[in-house]
Amino acid sequence: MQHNLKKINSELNPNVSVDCVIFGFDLEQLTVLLIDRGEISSAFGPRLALPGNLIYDNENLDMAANRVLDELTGLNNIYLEQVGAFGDPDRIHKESDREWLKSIRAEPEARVITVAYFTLVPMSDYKPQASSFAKNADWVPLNEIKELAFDHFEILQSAKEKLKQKIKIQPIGFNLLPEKFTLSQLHRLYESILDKPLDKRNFRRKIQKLDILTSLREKQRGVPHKPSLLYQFNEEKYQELTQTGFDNFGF
Amino acid sequence: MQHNLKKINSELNPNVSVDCVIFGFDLEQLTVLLIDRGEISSAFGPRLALPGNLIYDNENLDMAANRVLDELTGLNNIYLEQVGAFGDPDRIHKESDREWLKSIRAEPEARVITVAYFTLVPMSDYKPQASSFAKNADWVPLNEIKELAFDHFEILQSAKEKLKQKIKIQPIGFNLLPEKFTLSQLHRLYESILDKPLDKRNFRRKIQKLDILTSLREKQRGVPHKPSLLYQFNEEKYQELTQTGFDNFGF
DNA sequence: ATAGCTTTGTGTCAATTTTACACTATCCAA
DNA sequence: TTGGATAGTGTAAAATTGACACAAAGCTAT
Repeated sequence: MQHNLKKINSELNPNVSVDCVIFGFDLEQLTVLLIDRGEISSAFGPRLALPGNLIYDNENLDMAANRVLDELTGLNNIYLEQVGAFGDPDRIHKESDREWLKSIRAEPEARVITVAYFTLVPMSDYKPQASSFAKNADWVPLNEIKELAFDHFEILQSAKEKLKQKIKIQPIGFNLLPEKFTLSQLHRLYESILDKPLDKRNFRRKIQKLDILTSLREKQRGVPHKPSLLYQFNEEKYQELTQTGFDNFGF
Repeated sequence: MQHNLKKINSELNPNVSVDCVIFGFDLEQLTVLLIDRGEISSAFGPRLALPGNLIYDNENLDMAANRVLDELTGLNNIYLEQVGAFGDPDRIHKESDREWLKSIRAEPEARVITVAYFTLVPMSDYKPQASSFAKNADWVPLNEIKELAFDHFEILQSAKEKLKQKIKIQPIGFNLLPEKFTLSQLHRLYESILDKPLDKRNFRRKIQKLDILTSLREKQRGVPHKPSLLYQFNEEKYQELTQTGFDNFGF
């Protein structure tokens, strides 16, 4: 309702939009939540696009990004970080793009600056097929994405790079995992993000030395092999650690 | 003239501006090039502001940032990096801000998103007092800045942080020094940016091991103490180094 | 029940990097 | 010539990194 008030009291700004790169992790590889713009647009260009929308004149950029995320997935209070602003005057160059813009009430000829955010959500928290929201959204493995609408592919690359950098400074990866996870899952996650193999034993040693994980006395169940111990991210220990000025979470 | 054509053929976009955090280094500390908005605004709030301007509808964001920098300092082909987009709807809240906006032909009531960039320029390359451009611009030591117009102080903090992070990945610091510099100057520069003391011997050892400096056979002149050897940044060696995937320039 | 499959979990050693630390050399100015 | 200021240099201990292989645990199929 607060939501509705906003929309009633405020106008869409025709010049500024927000796009979200919503990363997920299927325990094997990184994925991104993309919008399928449907058959019509496919005749002209890529069907897939990042979720995004114009901003309202009375909301700040972070709010707008949260709103887009919420409207699409129903999720809020999710880790969210700005990637940057993108705005080539000629970024809208395909007929399909214009059609699409009309559908979100944007002026196709207007020059639009978009501010991109990336967010990390546990894939288990959002199953598109089960959602009553946009049924045309779905998780797509990162390495299957070859093109996107507008300049979204470029934005995606930027977001990946930002994520790569950021994870060396702050252990945000946990946002992509279920609350309880195994060290192997965390290991695979870091390999996916950093896009390079990491020695298993060295990875474990290093992450454990950080002392920001709580080892649960609980084991994985239903796996056809030796079950792994489960761990949880320990927010308190992490806070203690950062208060010493520590900021090296790199691998 | 290319310049003029742009202005004639294109409109200012009333919703999007670009602000530049122009860092300098006086061989002792970091400085920032700020605009003095004059007596009028001082009655209402901070006189000092980041240089910035609205963008034209036909230029991309990077071009706009370069233009702002060029218009103010006459410098171009300068290292420039995006900090991010800033856009609280209420960022313009002072009477002085409105006056100022009118003076740059912006609509005081409009909601303006600003995209911030930071750039590193050798202070010696631009002396405000000698410039025929904006005489109301001047270098201000970073630690003397307590407040700025609009949300510029927040932008400045962000830019500092980005610079701090970036310098750990890419040795961009050289952009702040004259072509020939001493290791002590480089040392002080790193301490200023990272905002922490670095051991002299360890710093020298590490930076020399990178092998991206050319040691000149030339000494400092006119200093009242033992003159230092001068060095130059070696672009070729740096390129070789990065081509191996190396990206750890941290201290 | 057993054998085979799959993934977990673990230790060591060498090489490298980091940290802490103090004195002599050189030039200028008085 | 002396005093003041900064440049320039090495070493040893501690911590971190990187490379590397095999036994243990549970599931499945026979």
